Amino acid sequence: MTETTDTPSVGAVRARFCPSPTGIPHVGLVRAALFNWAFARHNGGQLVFRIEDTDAARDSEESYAAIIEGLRWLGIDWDEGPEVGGPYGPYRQSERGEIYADVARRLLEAGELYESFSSAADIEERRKAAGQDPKLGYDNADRELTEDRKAELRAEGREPVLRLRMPDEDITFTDLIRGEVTFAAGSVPDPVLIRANGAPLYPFVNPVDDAMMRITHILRGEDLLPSTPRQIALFAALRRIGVAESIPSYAHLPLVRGEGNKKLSKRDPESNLFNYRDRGFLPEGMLNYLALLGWSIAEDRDVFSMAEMVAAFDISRVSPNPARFDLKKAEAINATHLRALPAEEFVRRLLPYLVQARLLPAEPTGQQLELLRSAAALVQERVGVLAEGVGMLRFLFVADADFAPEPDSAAKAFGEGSGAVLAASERALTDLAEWTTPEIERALKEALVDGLELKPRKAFAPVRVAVTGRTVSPPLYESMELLGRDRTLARLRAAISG
RNA sequence: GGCCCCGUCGUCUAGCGGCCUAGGACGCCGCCCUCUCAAGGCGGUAGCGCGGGUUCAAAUCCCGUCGGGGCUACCA
Repeated sequence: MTETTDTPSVGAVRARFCPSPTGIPHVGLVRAALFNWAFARHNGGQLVFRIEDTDAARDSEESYAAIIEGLRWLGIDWDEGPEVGGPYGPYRQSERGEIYADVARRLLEAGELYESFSSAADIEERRKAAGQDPKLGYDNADRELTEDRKAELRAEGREPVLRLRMPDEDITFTDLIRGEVTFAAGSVPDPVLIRANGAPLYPFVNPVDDAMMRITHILRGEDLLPSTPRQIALFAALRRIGVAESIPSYAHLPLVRGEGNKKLSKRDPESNLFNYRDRGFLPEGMLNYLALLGWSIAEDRDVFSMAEMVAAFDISRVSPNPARFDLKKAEAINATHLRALPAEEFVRRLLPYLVQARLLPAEPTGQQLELLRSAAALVQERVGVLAEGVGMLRFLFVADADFAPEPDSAAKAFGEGSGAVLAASERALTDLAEWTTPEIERALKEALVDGLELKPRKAFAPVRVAVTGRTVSPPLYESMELLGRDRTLARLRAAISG
């Protein structure tokens, strides 16, 4: 590669990620962050992180903190923004009020913005009177109000909002993912940019900040595509008053869908990033799967690292089709990353989940860690998320008094003839000379398969559930060895009498 | 309703005029491995929405149609 990567030059790529802190981090949001990040890194540019908190009624500090936490967990870093600073700050819109007021005033003076007194009710009334669908919205009726008329309206106690005067020509732009898109002149009504009380709205602050922060590429969700013409019109106006240098390039990312065909909703638990973290997704697994929602690294490959993604990411190769979030596949991708972890690293990642489940103390003893290391090796190959590992190892770390087979598993494994199987197992193991995996295996097979002439399937299911509490567990003999003779026998007896 | 976007296996995708009797992955099904549940290995199932063009040749280009989705706030 010959592009500059460490010397940002004039014209270097500047992408941005600008969530509004109104809830828990959402997977669609994270996917947008990831694509912007990969785009910026691939091109040796900068990623700007900005907080769009202009709606005091809905924004919260909790949400702000959660977004930062989510990005940090995933390892998505930013070059400018909250907690990092940068030359174009502040990066929280709630701290940029004076900037907006100044730009709005200049735009108004230049005639790009105008005062509009129409209320929503006025507009609806006029549409209906003209026999039109009120859904058409504002009719640009206030564009040419005379000063006398404005004075009259003010005298009635009305206060004007500021609207952007949309151009009278078609607006065409080239979307990096979708190609040329055109909106006909007159199809977008003049948008409200500033409320009567002076509060700037999203359609205003978003392009103003992009212009002032010298953003060159806007990668955002397809749901925002219809707002592009008014943004481009605003950029043009900002350029005329000297605030914007140029109009950025746009790329509209395909939507992430949930169950059914609808856009994944913020209220859907499936969309909550922390649900995935809590179930034991690895950041690298989560990111890898999210990257697959609209992008692919190669024809015959779908597991890759973020370094590989950065090296290969080409925005023009992002698919325009909406993508459904598929939990099964996400887990399968995560499982691959989990298995690829060095054994020690797997233990390190698993430990917090065991602590969270109160199976281990925050500071485990050397002995507990030793046991964990041995046990972790047995489950690393058989789990898709770390929470499954917790479920599989619970039998080993749980206090004996709290141990009980899971009801579903017990229902499946305990029944006709299981008492005899458990009793025979208990007998065979009680006086075993050496408590080792091979000896346990030998003794059990002798007693159950040879002795009781049972099919292995039949023979081992009750033993497995009695000892580990579940039908799906780490390998049985190894599990018994780790659990120890006394605890194993106690569980067999408990199952016999239970 | 209006505007805009999208349309390849159930799902995510590869495909950018001939390499396609359409490739990969997840799922599903089967087999193997194992006198243990899983995991793993191997194999199978399944798709270019439809109709017209353009072309020697179309999943690939064009038009139409149908279907899906998004937006349509003084929220972001």
